[in-house]
Amino acid sequence: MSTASWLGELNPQQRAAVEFGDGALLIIAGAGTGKTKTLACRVAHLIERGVAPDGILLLTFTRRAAAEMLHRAGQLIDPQLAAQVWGGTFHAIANRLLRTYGRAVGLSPDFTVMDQSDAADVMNLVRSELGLASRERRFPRKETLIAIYSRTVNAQEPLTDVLATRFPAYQRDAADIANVFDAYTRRKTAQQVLDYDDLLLFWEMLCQETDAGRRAADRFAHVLVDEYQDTNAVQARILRALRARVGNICVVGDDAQSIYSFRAAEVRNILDFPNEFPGTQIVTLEQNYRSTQPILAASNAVMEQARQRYTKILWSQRASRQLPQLAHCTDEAGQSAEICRRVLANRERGVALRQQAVLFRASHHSAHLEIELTRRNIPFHKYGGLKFVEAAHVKDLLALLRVLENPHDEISWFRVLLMLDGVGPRTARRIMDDLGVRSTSPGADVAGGDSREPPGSVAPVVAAPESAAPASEASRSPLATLASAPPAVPSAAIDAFAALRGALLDCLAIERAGDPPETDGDRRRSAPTLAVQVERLRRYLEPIFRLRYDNSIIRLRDLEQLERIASGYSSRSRLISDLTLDPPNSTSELAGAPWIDDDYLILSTIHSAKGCEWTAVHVIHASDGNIPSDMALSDDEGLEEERRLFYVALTRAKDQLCVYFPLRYYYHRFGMSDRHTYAQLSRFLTAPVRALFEEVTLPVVEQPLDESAAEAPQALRTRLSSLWRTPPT
DNA sequence: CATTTATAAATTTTT
DNA sequence: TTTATAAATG
Repeated sequence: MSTASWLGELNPQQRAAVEFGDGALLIIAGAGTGKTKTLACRVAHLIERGVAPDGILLLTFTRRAAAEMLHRAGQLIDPQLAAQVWGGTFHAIANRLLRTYGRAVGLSPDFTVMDQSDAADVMNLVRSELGLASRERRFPRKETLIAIYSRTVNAQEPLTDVLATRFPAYQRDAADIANVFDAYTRRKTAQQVLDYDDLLLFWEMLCQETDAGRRAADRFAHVLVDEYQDTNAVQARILRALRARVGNICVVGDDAQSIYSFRAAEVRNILDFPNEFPGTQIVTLEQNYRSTQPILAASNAVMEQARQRYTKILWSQRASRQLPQLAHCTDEAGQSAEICRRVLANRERGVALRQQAVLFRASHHSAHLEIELTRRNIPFHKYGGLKFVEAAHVKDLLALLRVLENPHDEISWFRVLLMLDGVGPRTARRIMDDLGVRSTSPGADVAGGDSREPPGSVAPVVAAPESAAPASEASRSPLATLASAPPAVPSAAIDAFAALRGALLDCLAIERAGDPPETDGDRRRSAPTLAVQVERLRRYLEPIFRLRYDNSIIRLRDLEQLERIASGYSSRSRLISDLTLDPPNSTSELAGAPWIDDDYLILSTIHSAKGCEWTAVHVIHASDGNIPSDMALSDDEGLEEERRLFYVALTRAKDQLCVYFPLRYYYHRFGMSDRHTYAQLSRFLTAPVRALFEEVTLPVVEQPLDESAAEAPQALRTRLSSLWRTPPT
C-alpha cells in the first residue's frame, strides 16, 4: 500500500499523531477512537521515514496488543521490517534486555522468572523459617505478604505507609514484615530468581546506573507506550531513565480507562506527563468509530457521574435506533439461559460467536454460564481467571524444566522433591544441601532477625561464581552432583528418586554413575530437543499423577498440550520465560484443542477485555456488590475505579449491548440450599443512565432439570459396581 | 519425619 | 468448596 493512501484514511488528529516528528507526544485516546490504528501507523511511518526498526521500542499492556499492532504496521509496510521492532510488555522487554545486559547488575543470563504464586511460595518459606507462621496473633498469609510487597516496591512507597493505608490490620507487624522482605530479597538474589517486580526494578537500575544499560537505552531512537494510564511509578521511572538523552517518546492513554490501581498504576503518570517531558505536544482523539451512538450515550452517561471530570467527550457518527438493553432476570439461571438464547439468535443472523463476548467483574462470575454453555454444546473461550500454568500439574512440569535451566532454583527443587513419596520438607532440604543447590557461602542465610543486614545490602548482590569457565561450573553444578554422587534418600523414596534422577539426566544427556558405558566411543550423548525433554518429563510425571490426582487424565492431557507448545521452541529458557510472562490462558478441560480455530464465544473478565471490541457484548451480574465489587468499596478511589471499569465494559460494544441484572442470588457458595437474597441494581445504573437503556424483564425460566439427572442414579450404580465386577486390567 | 485427620478460615482484577 | 494449620498417628 502506498504511503499516501493509508495516511489518507486517518482523521486530522490521528494524522497529526502519526506524522509527529521528534520529541515528546501525548495522545489522549478515548475508547474506540482508533488508538491501535494510530500507533500501528506511527510505527509504520517512522520506519518509512528511515528509522531503523530495531531502534523502535513499543511497550504495551499485553503481548497480544504488541503483536496486533506490529502485525498491522507490517501490513502497511513490510512485515519483515515490522517484525524487527522491539515490542512487548514492560516485563517481557525487561526480561529480554536483562538476558543480554544483566551481568552489569549482577544477574547471570540464565536467571529464572517466577510468577506470583511462586513468589507467594517463597514468601511462605521465609515466613516459616523466621518462625512467624505460628503465633497467637495472625500474621499475614503468603498472598497478602506478596500484595504488600508488590505495592511497596511498585508504588515506591515506604512499608509503614502502605500498611497504614491499605493493610491497617497488620500495622503492628511492620518490623516482622520487614524481616520477611529482607529474607525474601536475599533469597531471590542468591538463587538468581526474579519475580515480576524485580524485572522492572532491575531494568530501571540497568538503565540508570550502568554504561551497558545507557547504551542499550540510547539505541532506541523512539519509544512508544500504550495504555499509559495503567503504568506505575517504577514504569514511569524506567521511561525517564530510558529517555534521559534521546528524548523521542510517545505515550497513549485514556484517564477514563484507568483500571489497574490495584497494581499500583498511577493515573497521575498520564496527567503529569507534560511536566515530566517539557514541550510535550498533546493530541486528543475524540471521534469514536466503534460503537453506535446510543451505546456511546449510555457509556458517557455513566462517566458523567464520576467525581473527576475527564479530558474529553466522545462522539460517534454511527447512528442506530437500537438502544442498549437492561435485562432483569429472576436469577442466575435466567441470566445464563437468556444469554444462550441471544447468542444463538445472533449467530443465526450471521454474527459469529467470536464476534460476541460476555464480560464480568470477577472470574468466578461466569461459572454458572460455563456449565450452561457446556450443557448446550456452545463452544467458548475464557480469558482471565485461573491460567493454564497456574494449575498444579502444569507447575509440576514447569518446576522440572526450571531445575534443568537453573539448578540453583531452590523453590523448584523443593516442589520437585516433595512430589516423591516419603520425602517431606526436611528430607528435601537435606537432599538439596547434598546436591549443593544452595550456592551461597555457608552461614550466609540465617533464620532469626539478629543477623539483619544494613538496609543497603538488600539490593542485588554479586553475580554468583558462575562467571567462571563453563566447564568448572558444570562440575560443581547440582545436576552434575546428581549424576556422579546421588544423595541417599529414605528407603520409601528410593525408586521414585531414581526415576526422577533418570528423567533429569536424560534431558541433559548426562551419563549416570553406574550406567552401562556408551557404545559410540567416548563421544557424549547429544542433548535431546526441547520437545523430547518435555516428553521425557511428562512420562516421568505420569505414574505420579495417576496416584496423586483423581482426574489425572485431564491433567495429563494438559501436559500433552504443553508438549505441543514446546515443540514450537528451540530454547528451554525462552519457553520458560514465555510461559511465565505470557501464559496461555485456558486449560484443555473446557476449551479443548480440537476446535482451536473454530468459532467460539468469548468469556472474559472486564480487565482482560481491555483494548478489545465485539459486535455484541453482554455484561452480566450488574448488581451492587459485583459491579462495583464489594471488595473495592473501602474508599472513594476504589468506587471511582469500579465506575471506570463498568465504563470500559460498556464501551467494548460495537452494535449490540446488553446488561443483565439477576434479582435473586442463592447462597450455594459452600454447599446447596434454597436460601437466597435479593440483589440491588448496580449503583452505576442511576435513573438518568437507565433512561438511555431499553428495559426488558425476562420471564421466569423453568429450570430444566438436567436430563442426565434422571439417569444419574443408574449411572452411579453402574460405575460403582464396575469397581468390584470388572477385573483389574 | 512423613502422612493422615480434624478444625478453622477465607473468598477481585493481572504482568 | 478449598486451603491452611495443628494435632495425632505411623
